[in-house]
Amino acid sequence: MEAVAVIDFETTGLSPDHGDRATEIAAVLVQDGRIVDRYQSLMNAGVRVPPFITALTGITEAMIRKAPAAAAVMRDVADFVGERPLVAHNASFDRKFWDAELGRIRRSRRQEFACSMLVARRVFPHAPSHKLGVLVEFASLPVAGRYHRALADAEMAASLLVCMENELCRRYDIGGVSHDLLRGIQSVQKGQLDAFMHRQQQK
DNA sequence: TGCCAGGCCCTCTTTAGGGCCTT
Repeated sequence: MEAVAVIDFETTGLSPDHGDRATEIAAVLVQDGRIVDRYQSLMNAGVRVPPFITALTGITEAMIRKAPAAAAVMRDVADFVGERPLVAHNASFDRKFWDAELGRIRRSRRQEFACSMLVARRVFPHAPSHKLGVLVEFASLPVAGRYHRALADAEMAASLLVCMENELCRRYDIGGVSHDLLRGIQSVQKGQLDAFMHRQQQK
């Protein structure tokens, strides 16, 4: 199975279009059902960290001031990820910041994102919710560290991804799950996963 | 001055509105 990069950002808010910036990034490479490499760094974008964000993440302004410049971190993590397909939990959020922070160093994304939250809605439709922490508990996955820190969240999203791939292989008797199949699953209408997977098996 | 996300999903939908999820 192809290697994918599962990423997670911590940021100062919800929208790069309103001045929010990344404060931390992590990326883990997943291949053959396990994490084979990790990258994590705080990053200094020269912005203030709102108290609410410090309470949520534990990331303080003092920590950010000592961190490497955001541009250097983005160059490093983009090189680390390369052109591997990307995965994130609620990928629309991480995609916005990935594209915005890359744009600041005049680089652009070439690969697609898949979203572990949208896939989880199809694979585990009866989970109490599809927040990362709830899914980790629902699927009895290990808690990798403090929630809302980039590496812990990226590792738990990676564990969730592997868990869902195993579940799909078991449920539908398939040998593996490609990034393209994940993107297909996340676009399937509610209640239509069985029909979609049976069509895939016949191809 | 005060306000400000947004993409996607779901449904009692599509001429719309509300909820989820990320920080």
